[in-house]
Amino acid sequence: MEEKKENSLEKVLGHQFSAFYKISIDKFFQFALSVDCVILGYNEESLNLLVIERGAQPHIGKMALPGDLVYPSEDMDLAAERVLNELTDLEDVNMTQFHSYGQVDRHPIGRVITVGYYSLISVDQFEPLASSWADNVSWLNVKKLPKLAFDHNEIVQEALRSLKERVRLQPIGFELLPKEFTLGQMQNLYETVLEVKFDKANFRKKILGMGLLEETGKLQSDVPHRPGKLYSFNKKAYESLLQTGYTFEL
Amino acid sequence: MEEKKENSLEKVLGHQFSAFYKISIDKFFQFALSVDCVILGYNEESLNLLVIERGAQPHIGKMALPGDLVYPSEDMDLAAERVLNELTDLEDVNMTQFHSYGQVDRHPIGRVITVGYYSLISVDQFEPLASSWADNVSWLNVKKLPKLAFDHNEIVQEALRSLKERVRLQPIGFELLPKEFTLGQMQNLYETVLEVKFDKANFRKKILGMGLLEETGKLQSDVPHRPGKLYSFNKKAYESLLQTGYTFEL
DNA sequence: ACAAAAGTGTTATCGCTACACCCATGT
DNA sequence: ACATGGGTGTAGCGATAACACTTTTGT
Repeated sequence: MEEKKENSLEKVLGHQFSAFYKISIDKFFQFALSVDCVILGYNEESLNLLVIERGAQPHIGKMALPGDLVYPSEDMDLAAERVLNELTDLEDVNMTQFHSYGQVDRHPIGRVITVGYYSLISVDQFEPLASSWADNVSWLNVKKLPKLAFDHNEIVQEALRSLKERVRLQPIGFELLPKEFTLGQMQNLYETVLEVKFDKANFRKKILGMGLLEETGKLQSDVPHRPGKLYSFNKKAYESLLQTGYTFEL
Repeated sequence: MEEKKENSLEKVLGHQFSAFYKISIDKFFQFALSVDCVILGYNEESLNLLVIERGAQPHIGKMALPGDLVYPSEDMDLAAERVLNELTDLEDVNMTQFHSYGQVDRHPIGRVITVGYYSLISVDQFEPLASSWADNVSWLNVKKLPKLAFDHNEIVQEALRSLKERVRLQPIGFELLPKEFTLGQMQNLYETVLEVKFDKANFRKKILGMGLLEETGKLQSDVPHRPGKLYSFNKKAYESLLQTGYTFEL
């Protein structure tokens, strides 16, 4: 069986090492695969990261990204969605793969490759679910993260970098905002994510000039200042702009 | 042993599945990891992909990306460099990870996750090496690729998309050009990679305005038109620009 | 009255586009 | 002479930055 597998390796892969070094094919099938999810939520003030508290060694008690091992018969994109679904009951959240981490010693139990995904959700849509492996779920301001388990700090930083790049080209801000929002909220979101300041007047002109927002006719209420108009994202307009070759830019 | 390993899984990972479903930890360590390298070279006319011809099943005779399985004790970034070194004798080539592919049925021999890397090299620096698993190495114009082995077409397309994004923010064009080059060559490169056309005068003003190029004082020779000035990339100037927070933009 | 954020208009400047034009070389 | 790409100047347009100002709410 061992021998047969090795032969088929040679036939199938045609790689040199098998024929020359007579290393068993099984030696190469020793990896485990996991997904780690950088779930970001925005709450009017700050960008926040969803973390769980680890209840086991190693790194017991530390905060960690929600993640799990991938089953050998499971697609990794689906595994990432599964992790999110076990935590939140959100459906159809877009999980974006951004980087993979394969350092030899990153996990004590063996060689575990992890694939990083991020997703953006509105905090007001978030409804945590009971999950036996995630007793303590919390949001942490990404600007004030403690030391997380494993190499999760590094993973988060890379996700944020990747997010910033993407924000400039796609109107993903909408995924982080409630269905109806004011331009002030939107500006605040962009300023938070990109870590810059915009001039109010100019920001409004630019955003409204894109024609991607619809007035809902409603106004904010219960705010200690002049209430702002509530807008919603016009997805149809965005898609037709994409057709005609358009790039969203800030 | 089996039992012991399972216990340690519970302690170490603290994940639910082990405790509840009593699935052996070994079930999760069945993955193999490979790297596939999208090596791009530019030759004055077109952007080209380095491919090898497969000498074994499956996909025998088809062109494929150079790639290999990663050893269980090998870092995957280093594995990617190893693949390139076995092919070319180039040193210090920057390999950039861009995406990972983990579809369950993507490889007939088992669950093989592959991590895609790309690198950019000047064709004039390229010196192919003898490699028993890569008998036939060739450059193919990326605009005229045949059907490649496995999911390699998809991988190449993603690499090119990723490259385009990066080109706009970093002056990676220099990695693809000879040490000394004319502005015309540079413009041609950018037009090829980004698949756009630039106005000559404006391109020059923009590029020269960045202060990243140095005149070498030399001129082109043996060209059937007015010889162009040869420039070289001023890496120091680029690095000090990075320090002061600058973004290269086209 | 005041704070605080919504919302608008103006101006000056910068960058980019488009286009026209000249230059040097090989055939 | 001509084709080919190198190399430069400029006029006009449009986007953007900077800033001042008015409006509407809650306290």
